[in-house]
Amino acid sequence: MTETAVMTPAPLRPSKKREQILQSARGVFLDHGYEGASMDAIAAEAQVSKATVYAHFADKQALFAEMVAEYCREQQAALAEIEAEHPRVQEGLERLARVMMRYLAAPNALRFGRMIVGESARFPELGRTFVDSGFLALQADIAGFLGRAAERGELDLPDPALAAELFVSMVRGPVQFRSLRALGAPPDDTALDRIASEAARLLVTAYARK
Amino acid sequence: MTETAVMTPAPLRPSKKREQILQSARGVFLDHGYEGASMDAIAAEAQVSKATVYAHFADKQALFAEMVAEYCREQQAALAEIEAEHPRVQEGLERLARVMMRYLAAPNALRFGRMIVGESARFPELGRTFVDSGFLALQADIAGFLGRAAERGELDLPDPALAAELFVSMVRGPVQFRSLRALGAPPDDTALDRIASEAARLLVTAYARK
DNA sequence: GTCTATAAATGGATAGAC
DNA sequence: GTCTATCCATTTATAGAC
Repeated sequence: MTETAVMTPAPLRPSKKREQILQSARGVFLDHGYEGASMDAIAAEAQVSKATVYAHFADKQALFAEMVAEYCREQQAALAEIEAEHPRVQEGLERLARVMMRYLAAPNALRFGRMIVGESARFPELGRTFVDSGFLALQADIAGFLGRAAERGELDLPDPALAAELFVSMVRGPVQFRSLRALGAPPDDTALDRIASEAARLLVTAYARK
Repeated sequence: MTETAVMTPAPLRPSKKREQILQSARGVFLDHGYEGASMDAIAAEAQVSKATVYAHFADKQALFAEMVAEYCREQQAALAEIEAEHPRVQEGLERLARVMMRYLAAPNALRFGRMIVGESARFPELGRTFVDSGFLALQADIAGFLGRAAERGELDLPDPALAAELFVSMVRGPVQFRSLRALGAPPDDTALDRIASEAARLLVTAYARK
C-alpha cells in the first residue's frame, strides 16, 4: 500500500497494567460482545482489581473504544503492507486478492469484524474508523494502481474507484459469507484461491482495452 | 426466484399476546442488541407483564431465536419474489441487482443484518439460517439462470456457482460498506444503480462467448 | 394465561485505606 | 496507582393469587 491512511490519532502513554487490561478487554469483548462483557471479567482476566481498571479508563465505553481503536491501528499497519503495484495487472490483482483473503479469514479479523459490525449502532465512529483505516484505504490504493494501468493504455477504465470497489467486494464477500455460514470452520484456501484468481480475471477481462 | 429454499420449519400456533411480544422483541433487540435488551423493556413495550412473556417463551434466548427465525421467514419470502429469469442476460442481472440493493439498503434489513452478524458467535445456527434462507438461495437461483444461458450458448461459463457468488458479492459489498461508514444516511440510489449496472456488465463481458 | 411482587444474582462504578 | 469492600441499580426468572 503506498498512500497513508487518515486516522491513527493517539499512541498514548504506555503502562504495564494498562496493556494487561487492554489485552484482557480484547479477549472478553470478543467473546461476549460489548454488553455481554463485564468489567469484573476483564479485571479478573487481567489479574487486576476493578478499581485499577477504572483508574486507567473512564468507563466501560472508553475502554471498549480504546481497545477497538488499538486494533484498528494494527489492522491499518497490516493492510499497509499489502502491495498493489505489479508490472502485470492481472497477476498483481490476483496476488493482492490472495493476501487480502488470508488476512480477512484469520480468526481474529473475523471476530473483530463481527463485533464491530454488531456494535456499530452503539459506536458509529468506531465503525467508520474500522472501515476507513482498513479497506477503504486499500481500496483507494487499488484504484490508483488500476488508474495508472489505464494511463499506460493497458486498460480501458473510465472509473478506477468503481472498479476497485467491485474488486474489493468480490474478494471480501465470499470470505465473510463463508465465515458466517460455518463459524468455527477453517477457510478452504484452495477455494479462496480460485475465487481470487477468478475475480482478477473478471476485472481485467471486463476492462480490457478494446 | 424459482426454486424453494430449505428452511422454514415451524409456523407455530398464533396468539394475540404472543404476536405483540414478538413485535416488541423485534424493536427492543434491534435497538439494544441481545445482551442490551431487557425482558422488562420487551414486556413493557408489548404492554404485557413479564410473567406473560415467560408463559409464551422459555427464556430470553428462545424469544430471541424465535424472533430472528420469524424475520428470516419474512426475508425468505421477500427474496423469493426476486426473479432472475430474463431473456437478455445482462439486463436480467442488472434488474436483479437493483432490486437486491434496494432490499439490502432498507433500514430494517441493515439493522437485522448487523444484529445477526454481531450475535452470530452466540447463536451460530441463526447466522446460518439467516444466510441460507436469504442470499444463498437467491445465489443458487442466479447460478441456475446463468447456467441456462450458458447451455443456450450465450455465455462461456465453466462454473455458474462461482460466477453467481462473485456477482452477489459485487451487489452486497457496496451496500454494506456504505451503510457501515454512514450509519443513518439514506442510500444514494443513483450510485447504487451505477454499481448494479457495472456489476452486470462486468459479469457478462467477462463471460462473453469467445 | 395473566397478573403483582419478589427472589437471587450480577451489573457498572466508587470510597477509602495504603 | 492499586487494592478490598461496598453501594445501588438492573437483570433474568419465578412464586403464588386470580
